[in-house]
Amino acid sequence: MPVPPSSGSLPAGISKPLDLPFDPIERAAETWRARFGPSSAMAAVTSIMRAHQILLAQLDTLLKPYDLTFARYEALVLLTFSRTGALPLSKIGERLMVHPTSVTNTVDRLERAGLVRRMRNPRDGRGVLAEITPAGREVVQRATADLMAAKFGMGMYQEGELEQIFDLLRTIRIAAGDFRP
Amino acid sequence: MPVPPSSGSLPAGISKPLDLPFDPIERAAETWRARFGPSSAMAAVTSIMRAHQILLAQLDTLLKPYDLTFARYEALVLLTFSRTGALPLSKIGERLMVHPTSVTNTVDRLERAGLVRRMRNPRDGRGVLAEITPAGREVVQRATADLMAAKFGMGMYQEGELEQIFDLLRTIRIAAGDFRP
DNA sequence: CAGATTTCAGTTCTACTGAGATTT
DNA sequence: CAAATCTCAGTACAACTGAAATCT
Repeated sequence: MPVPPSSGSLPAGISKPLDLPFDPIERAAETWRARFGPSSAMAAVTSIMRAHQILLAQLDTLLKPYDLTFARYEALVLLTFSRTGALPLSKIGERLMVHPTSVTNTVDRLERAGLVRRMRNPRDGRGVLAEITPAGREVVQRATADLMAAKFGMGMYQEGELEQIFDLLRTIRIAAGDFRP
Repeated sequence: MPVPPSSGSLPAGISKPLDLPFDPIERAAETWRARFGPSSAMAAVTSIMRAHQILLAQLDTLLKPYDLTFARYEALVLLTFSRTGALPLSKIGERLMVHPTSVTNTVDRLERAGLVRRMRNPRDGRGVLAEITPAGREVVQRATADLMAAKFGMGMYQEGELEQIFDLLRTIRIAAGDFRP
């Protein structure tokens, strides 16, 4: 199995390093500009796509020992953040911005693993609550410790850069209608 | 069907706007800080994940009329960028950073649509070339025109901001071993 | 009853593993 | 022959559509 390069902060499981002698996105952007025109939007989008791919691979690798994906981890964290440890599936989908059927699937997996349990919503018979179990809380705690130790795969950034990334990307989230600024 | 908010630059097909009265990631980050500690890495990662989701939904919607996904579109563009319009599948996977079996699948789909054709590599009998067809070139041209008109879904950003995003995310690509800076 | 919530069945897509065929 | 290249079979995952069941 190919091993990542010297970048010591990276866990295994990365798509495999290319180690090209040039930046493939930058080169594509140059060709793009000569051929089609302005390429900064294309370069930014491609960078976001690639950063997502890198991060997801790292996070999923970190979470694999807990039999969690990042999506399932996020759902668990959301539950620990609620006062009662329980939320309607609809609310989970809303906050995590995932499709209702994906929530059903995520909760299915968490329930089968004993990290969550389904309850009828006492305040709305149509609804179902997902409630985190003690086992779920323990898994979140341990997984979170691992993620924080790995700095969420962002250890190569300074504090100020992390804030810049957050600030810059808030613009597209607002434009997509995620929230009112 | 719910319709996106007033954000006129957004094509249909978006996950559906929440229009929350607060920034969900910012709120999660506040809770996170109180509970676990520093949250800027988590906020940045979550922002990248969400930006990716928004962009992919927009781009795939734009490309659907051409029966293309963004992955297939990228492969086609890469072929138009090569001198001869043909590349070994291995090279495609390397440049686009996708798994060999994914390249096989992508080329399968493009070939079935008549946008690409497979040829034996005359210079290496082990290899296979994917060569873009005239139909493929025409589809790329039209799809690209649509993407550029939509500014790749990044129309809410200034030129300088796009460059900032690119610059900031180059750091993680370098750390992942994508290329030598 | 119209609308909300959840589930189910089924499709598409990408990523990956493991194995095999072919060629260098 | 060892290594590279590609394909195939099969799995896992997330996103989605469309339809149905349940409840307000």
